[in-house]
Amino acid sequence: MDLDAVRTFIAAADAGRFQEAAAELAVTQQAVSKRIAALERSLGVRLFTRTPRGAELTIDGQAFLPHARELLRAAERAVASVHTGRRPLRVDMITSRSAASGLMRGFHRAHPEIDLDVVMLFDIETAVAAIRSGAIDASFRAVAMPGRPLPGDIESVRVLDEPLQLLTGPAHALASARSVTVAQLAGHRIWMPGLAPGTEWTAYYDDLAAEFGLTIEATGPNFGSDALLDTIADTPALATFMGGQTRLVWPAGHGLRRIPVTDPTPVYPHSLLWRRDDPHPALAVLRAHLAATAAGHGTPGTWAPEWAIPR
Amino acid sequence: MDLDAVRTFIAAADAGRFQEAAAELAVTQQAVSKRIAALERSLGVRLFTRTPRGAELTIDGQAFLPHARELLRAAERAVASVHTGRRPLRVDMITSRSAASGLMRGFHRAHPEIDLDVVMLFDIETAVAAIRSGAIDASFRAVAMPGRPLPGDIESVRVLDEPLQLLTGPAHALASARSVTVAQLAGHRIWMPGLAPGTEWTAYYDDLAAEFGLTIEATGPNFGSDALLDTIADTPALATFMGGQTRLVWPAGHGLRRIPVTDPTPVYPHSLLWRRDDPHPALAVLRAHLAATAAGHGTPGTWAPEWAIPR
DNA sequence: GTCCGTCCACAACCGGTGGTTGTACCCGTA
DNA sequence: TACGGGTACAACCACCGGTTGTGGACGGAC
Repeated sequence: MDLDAVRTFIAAADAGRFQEAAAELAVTQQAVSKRIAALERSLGVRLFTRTPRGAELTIDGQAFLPHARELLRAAERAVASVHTGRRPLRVDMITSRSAASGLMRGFHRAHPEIDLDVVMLFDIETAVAAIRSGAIDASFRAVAMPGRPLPGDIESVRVLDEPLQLLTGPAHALASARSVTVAQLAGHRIWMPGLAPGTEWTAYYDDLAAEFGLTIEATGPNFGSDALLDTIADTPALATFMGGQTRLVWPAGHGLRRIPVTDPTPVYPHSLLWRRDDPHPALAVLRAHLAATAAGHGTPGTWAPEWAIPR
Repeated sequence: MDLDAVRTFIAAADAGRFQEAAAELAVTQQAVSKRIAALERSLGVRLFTRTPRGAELTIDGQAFLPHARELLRAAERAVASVHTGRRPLRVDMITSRSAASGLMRGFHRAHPEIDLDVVMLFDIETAVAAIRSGAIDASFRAVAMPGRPLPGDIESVRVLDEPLQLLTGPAHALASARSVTVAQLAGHRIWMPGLAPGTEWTAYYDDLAAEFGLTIEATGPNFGSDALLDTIADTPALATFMGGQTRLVWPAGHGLRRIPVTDPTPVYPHSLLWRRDDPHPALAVLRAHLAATAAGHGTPGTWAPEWAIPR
């Protein structure tokens, strides 16, 4: 399937004659004939009935036409996604399973006309550099970890606190608890592979562990969340933390338990970061949307690190 | 933009290494390197950062990835649309402005998971041949015109009567009427270019004209509905018929008037036709949907040709 | 009926794209 | 420091896809 052939097909279908399509595309009639013959060969069906007065679509050709147009539109959108001017709004978040993902879904529902691209950068340092360079327009991150104050041209607002939950297998000692207090977690092994030194999310869990005397292990290679959940499900002595708004896509039968944590509830403080002079028109819309719908931070009974910006 | 390059990009992004992608695609690593370099050149951005341990996506690469996947999905759907087995349900209708279009929109809303393709064939004869050959799965047509009884393997059910309206320009004698009776139309010139002899829709208008003594002219070449509407708007002596459910997309200011016709209201009888042994699973769903939502035919005060199948 | 105009397909030719093999370079690790 | 795994660059070559030239089919004008 060659996109040039598809383009040629559309031009010929619209024109009704190969010659006219050839003129539009600035090639010879023979080239159009060859392209369409090649397309027909690759599809295995005849798209036009050739007549001495032009070429008209077969039934298959008629059915194919809207799909061909959609294909070219998709190609155009793909190109636009990396085009510097007027590209989709590009937003970074820590992981697709974070609450920021839900916020962006809500934003998309409210403004389906705004094209979005979501990327996942490594840490706050990378994100800030990307925002300053214009590579991305906004980022959902926890700020500002010690030693990494935000530069003056970066603005931020805390938009959502995501409560953490404990995730255990069915044989874990706390598996049947309706909820657990932070104090109860002391002494239990909490496993979070992939915590990388120097990142803001590791700083968060370090602070959490230090504040309440928890044992958070980052040992072992990170084979991805599937492998993590698999191990958690099978290992009675292990548990892990997970964002309370994560929608787990997990086959039933593994018996994974999600247990709210209280006294206080640790929350992950998501802030929206953006560059003050980013000209992207959709950025203001996103900020207004989040300002209108933001809720649930600074709630009593929750805990976030000292360094999390207050509002 | 080469789809092979896009496929290669996705494979490399998923694998994280060009070599592995090359193995998957059964080409050499050098070929993958060249394809991606060409894609990057054509897009004008770098998609991967090459490291001695593989290649990882840049921010642009991350943003491009979902669009690339969508592009391939679109290509797949396009191919499937002409693939004999498991292609979308293919439905014929007389014109995209007919009431059948509204029925299909409603069906699509009710069953968005069912892929649809709409084609417009010439007349009932072509449609029946296409149904029997399996080229299409169903057709909205007026049946059964004299001399063209439906073959035994074709079933049909009348699904919707579409009331006709009169369309006039602002200077037409009937332009300010809230409604007109059929009797009032006698003596006025009704222009319907494109009426082709031997088709079921021409048979319909012939019957209509004969029954009520109307003057329906089919003279002149058919330059499309835009040209028709343009002429109607500017010519006080001309009017035309139009399906009462047509949503006209017409710039304001032309002053076109749509006037209901009464005593009786001529209705165009749309029946659904299909082949009894068509195995397409979505065909049964469509029939059930239409049976559940069908309404408005056989209403008193309406007129349809004698030959229109009763229910 | 015949000629002409229009339109598409086929043949021959040719240049450039895109594959291959071979090689250089880079970097983490033993 | 050698080694292994990764990517890029160079040279070569086949074939894809363009061009020009030509033939055939059909409709309309005379």
